[in-house]
Amino acid sequence: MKIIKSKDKIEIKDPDDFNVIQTLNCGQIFRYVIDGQTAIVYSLDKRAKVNFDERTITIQSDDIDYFYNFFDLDTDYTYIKNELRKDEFLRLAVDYGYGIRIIKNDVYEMLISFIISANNNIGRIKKSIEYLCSHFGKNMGEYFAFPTLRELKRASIDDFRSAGLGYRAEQMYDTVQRLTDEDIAKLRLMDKDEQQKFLLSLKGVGEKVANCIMLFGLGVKDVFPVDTWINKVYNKLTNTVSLDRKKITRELTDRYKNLSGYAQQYFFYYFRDNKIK
DNA sequence: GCCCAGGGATGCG
DNA sequence: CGCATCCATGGG
Repeated sequence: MKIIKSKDKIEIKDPDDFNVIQTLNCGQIFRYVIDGQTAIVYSLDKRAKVNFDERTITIQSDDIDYFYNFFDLDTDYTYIKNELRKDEFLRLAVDYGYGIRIIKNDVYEMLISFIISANNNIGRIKKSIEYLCSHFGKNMGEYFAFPTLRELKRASIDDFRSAGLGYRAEQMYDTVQRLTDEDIAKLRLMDKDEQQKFLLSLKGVGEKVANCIMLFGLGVKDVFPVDTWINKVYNKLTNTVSLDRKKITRELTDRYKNLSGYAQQYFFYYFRDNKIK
């Protein structure tokens, strides 16, 4: 896989460690559209157009540097996959999702998005986020930006209900009203334990959502978010019917250590995409 | 009608 | 700490 970066585009030749559809469909990002061999990807107020076929991926954007980092193009996924393939149980999932890359998205956008994700499905999560963008985000002409914190503070509990948040509306309102830009800035400078402690202090953020925010928004890789699919993974792995997510989180993080975040994504995509129970 | 979805808050022991 | 129960909403 060869990466050629210029001022207005990134070209990736023979992308054996990058599959656009897998990377977008593995549940880490909710704002994108795939149409044939083209994907449009959104983050904050930015947009990228991604053309792809078997031999080449071309990324175009007004902010190439942002999306070079966004798609984590400096990380060697060949090494990561080879390490994880040593785990016999994980090998199938790694080979299935061979082209997954873990996105480096904006932590504030991840915070809002994953509060919505709790006990929800991806289709509804996408619709709710779209609603917030189109009603509270800046009109960029061809699309709407993700609303800034200042913009989102104008939303009422009823606005969040109209966005389809259901019982999460009050939690979202409380967190948005309480949160400051300074909190977000400080969050980036904290160590892992401090980040988790702060995130857990916010309404609508529990252990799983906090781990997703850290993994996709803060680049923390030694976390293992446990949702309903990972619960199934664990029960298949251990031949049990456990529902203890704290225990599952502990054991899987201990098993995969600093590669936990990657392992979790391969598992999630493999089980969910194949509807494995 | 029931079951499920990238779970969290609350109360109770 | 662990555990049970409740929670909006829409698609299958």
